[in-house]
Amino acid sequence: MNSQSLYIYNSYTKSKELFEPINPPFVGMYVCGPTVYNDVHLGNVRTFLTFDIVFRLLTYLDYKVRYVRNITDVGHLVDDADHGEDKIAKKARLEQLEPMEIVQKYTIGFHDVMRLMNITPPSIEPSASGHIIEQIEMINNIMANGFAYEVNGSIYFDVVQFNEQYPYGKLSGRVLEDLLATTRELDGQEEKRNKADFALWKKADKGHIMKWNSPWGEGFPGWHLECSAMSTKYLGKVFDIHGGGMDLKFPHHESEIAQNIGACGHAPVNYWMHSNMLNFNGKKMSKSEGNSILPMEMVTGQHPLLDKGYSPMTLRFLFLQSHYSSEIDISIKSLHDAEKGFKKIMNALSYLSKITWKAGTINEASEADIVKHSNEIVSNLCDDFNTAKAIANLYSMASYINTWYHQNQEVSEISEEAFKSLQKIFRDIVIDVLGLKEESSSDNNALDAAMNLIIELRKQARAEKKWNVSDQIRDALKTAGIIIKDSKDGNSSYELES
RNA sequence: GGUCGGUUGGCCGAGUGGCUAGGCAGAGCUCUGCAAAAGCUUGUACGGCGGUUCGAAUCCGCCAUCGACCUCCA
Repeated sequence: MNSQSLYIYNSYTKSKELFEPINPPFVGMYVCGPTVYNDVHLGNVRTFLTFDIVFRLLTYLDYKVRYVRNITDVGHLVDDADHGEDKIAKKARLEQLEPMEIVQKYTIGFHDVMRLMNITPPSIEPSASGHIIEQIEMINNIMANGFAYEVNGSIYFDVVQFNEQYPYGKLSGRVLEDLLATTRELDGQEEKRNKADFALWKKADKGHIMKWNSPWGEGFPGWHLECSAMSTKYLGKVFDIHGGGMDLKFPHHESEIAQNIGACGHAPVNYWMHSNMLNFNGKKMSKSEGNSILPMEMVTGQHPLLDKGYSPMTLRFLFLQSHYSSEIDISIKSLHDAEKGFKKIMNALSYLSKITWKAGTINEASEADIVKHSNEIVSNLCDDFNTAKAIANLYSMASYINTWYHQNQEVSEISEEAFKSLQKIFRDIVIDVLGLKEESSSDNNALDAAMNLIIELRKQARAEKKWNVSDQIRDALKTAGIIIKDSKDGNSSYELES
């Protein structure tokens, strides 16, 4: 077990706390996954990336993590709380498909994007529709404890009743009186005893295409319930970490807490984590705002905001340059910066394996600096997953690596031990924890083969000092949108102009 | 209207009561047949006004401003 202490900002207590798992080395983590009625957009990706880093770092620290991330395929309604059409069902109607065809289509799309972004799959990915029985059971428990009531085949959670025994609203900083005093009138609220109550089970209207049998007749579960039921099933009544986007704090996570307490008498989660939003033109990127960018649009550059395509790892790097709790405002400039930065780190990574250590005079200052950064990079990550600071450490290390590489690809100014440890930590952090990976300049093997031949021929021409030939090749390729890069060691590489 | 969170140098973006964040851009230099690429070096800062303190960008108050949540959203 790694001795490094991990600190997590707990949004429930609003303070940074030492992470102490209930049952080390095991860690249970639940993250709210997507509602698969539409393509996931870049903002969604940021959240899943945040928790990918959490998962990866915990694993790196030798914790055995059970990571559960659900797929919401029923119960998420389109309009106001507890009223309106189910999102999946609506899409199915519009596209004239079976609801599960919608679910399948967008689940696959979601997984494709996760793979593209090198986001590790969770240990368990349960779906709401696959856990109707567990949800019904949970409703029974909540009702037995007196925190829910039935009206016309629908079950509502009685927030006022609950609030008499347990605090409601702590996570999101809500005061029940304020919620009850809201002047806003919502449709379909007439069945509820109080405005703040929320549905655990909704009776299915005639013609509703997604419904199940229950003790209260045909219906479907409320949105918040699935996460309570599935986290309990796979992680237990109390588990370590629960994550999700900021915008889920209220009402979703607040309701989740109430449901769990309502069902079994105690709070479900020790550490709540919320990742911040991705902005576009200063506004939260969201499906309902209609200002979302799809990951594929980002990669291909097919979007009015973009000047060209940016690779998945560029995006990943861009996100990691900010702390997960800060907003990110995406722009062409920030994408461009991230592209350069990512390349710089990956270059250093590849140089690192080519450098050999040689005995020599040790420069105490360099030695100490390298050791400092090696230690700091892990402690920075363990300080509430501060990837931004960790990347700053990487840049500092890269500076040394580059210098050595350009000086005969040898290093003697630091001890062999320090060098070996640098090699390991740099690689471990970049590849395993930050999840960055090399991207080839082209996915086209035929092009690669042809270019390798051309580069070889040009190399011969250069060796024979036939500058007119070598320059002609370079210029012609440039016109064709291919840039030749000559390196110091006489080798060349190519890159597609974007 | 209520609640919460930002406001850092040309731009992006970390951050702790006193000690260089980092990146991009700019400038200088190195390498290179030339160029590009790459590498090295490097300047500029903490929204405003008060307060606490020996000392505050960092703590407190007020103001300004932006945003999030309060209704579906990661």
